[in-house]
Amino acid sequence: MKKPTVEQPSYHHGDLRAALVAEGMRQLGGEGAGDLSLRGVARAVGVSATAVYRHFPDKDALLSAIAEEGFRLLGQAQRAAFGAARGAGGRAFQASGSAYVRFALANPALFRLMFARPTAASRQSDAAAFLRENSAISAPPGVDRELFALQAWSLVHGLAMLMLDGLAPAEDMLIEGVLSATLGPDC
Amino acid sequence: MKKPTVEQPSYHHGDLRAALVAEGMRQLGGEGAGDLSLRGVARAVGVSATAVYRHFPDKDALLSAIAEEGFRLLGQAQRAAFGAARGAGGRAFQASGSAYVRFALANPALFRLMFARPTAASRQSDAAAFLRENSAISAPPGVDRELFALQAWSLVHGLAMLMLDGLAPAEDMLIEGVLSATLGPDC
DNA sequence: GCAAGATGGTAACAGTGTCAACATGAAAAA
DNA sequence: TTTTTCATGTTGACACTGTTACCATCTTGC
Repeated sequence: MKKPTVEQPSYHHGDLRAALVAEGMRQLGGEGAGDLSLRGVARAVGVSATAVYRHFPDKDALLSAIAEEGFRLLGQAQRAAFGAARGAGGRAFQASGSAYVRFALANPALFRLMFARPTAASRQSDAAAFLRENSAISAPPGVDRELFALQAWSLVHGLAMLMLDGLAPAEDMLIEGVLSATLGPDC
Repeated sequence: MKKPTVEQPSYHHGDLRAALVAEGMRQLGGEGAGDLSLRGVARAVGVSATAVYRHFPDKDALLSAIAEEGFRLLGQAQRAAFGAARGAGGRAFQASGSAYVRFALANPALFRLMFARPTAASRQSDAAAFLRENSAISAPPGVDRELFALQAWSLVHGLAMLMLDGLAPAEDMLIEGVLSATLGPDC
C-alpha cells in the first residue's frame, strides 16, 4: 500500500503536532488579534479539540511550542540581517537589532506570545544565544560584554514593545535613530 | 437616617467601581499569577457578576481601569525616586529609571497587564509624560531630547520585561549597571 | 408621596479548557 | 497471516468564563 502524498482524509492525521503549531502560527500571523483558542486551532486543522491532548499536555504547552517556533524565526531574521550588513560592510550588530524590532512589528501577536509567559524561560536560548555571541564581537573594547549584551537586548526589546503598544510611532527612521544612538556608529 | 460609616450590608454597594478596581489590583498584586476573571473579582467583592456591567461596559474596560491605576502608581514611584535622588544630590534620572524597573519586578502581573493591551494607548500619558519632562532635563546637551527620552524609556522598559520573563537575573546591581552604562554617570 | 432612574440580582447562552471512556488504525508479536 | 498492543483520534460531559435579557431594589427630584 503506497503512502498517499496527496491530502486524503484518514483517521490518523500524520503529523498533527506540526500542523497544530503551523495553524497556531497562521492564526497569530499578520496583524492578528490577541489570543487563540485551543478549540479554534483544532477546528481549523479539522480535528477534534481533545486530539490536541495527544501531543500537548495542555494549552500552555501548545502555546510554548508556537513561541519556540517564533524564537527560531526571530533568531533566523537576526542572523540574516547581521550577515547581510556585514557583507555590505557596516553596522552589522545594529542591523540585527533593527531586524529584532521589525520582526516584532511584523508579528505583533506572535512576539507578544513569545514573551508573555513567565514559564519556560529556557528555550529562548536561540535568540538569546545569538545576542550574546554577537554582542561579544561587537562590544566596544573595555566594557563588560555581558553587560553590553543585556543593555543592547533591553534597548531593542523595549523599543519593540513600546512600538507594539503604540507608545512610540512605529517608524523605521526612529528605530535606526534609537539604535545608532546607543550602539554607537561603529557597531 | 444617618449614613452608616461601618460596613453594613445593603443592596447598593456605595462605591462598587472603586472596590472592583481595588480588588483587581489586589488579585494582581504580589507575585500573583496571570489573568484575573471578571466573575472572580465580582465574587471577591461580594457582588453578582453582572453588577460589574453597571460600571464597565465589558471586562476590557475594567482591566483598562486597573491598568490606569497602575500607571498612576508607576508615575508616583518614579517621581518619588527622582525627588529623593535629586535631594541627595545625584543621578536623579537614573534613579527614576531604576524605580521603573523595580516597580515592574514588584508588580509583575500588573505591569504586564498595563502594557499588554494594544487598545487604549492614550492614558499612559502620566508615566510617559513624566519621562519626557525629565528626560528633557536630563538629556546630555546636543542630543535630540525626544530621541533621548525614547531611548531611555526603551532601555528601562526592555530591561524590566526581560527580567520579568526570567531572561535576565533580577538583581539590583544589574539594573544599576545597565542604566548607568547608557544614561551616563551624570544623569 | 411618588415616579423615575441608577444600581443590583437571576437565568440563560455560547464558548472555553479539560477529563474520562470509547473507537480506530498501524505496527509488533505470534 | 493472524492477533495483540498501543499510539492516536472521537464523543460526551463538567466546571468555568464573558455577556445579555429581564426582573428587583434603593435613592432621589418633583
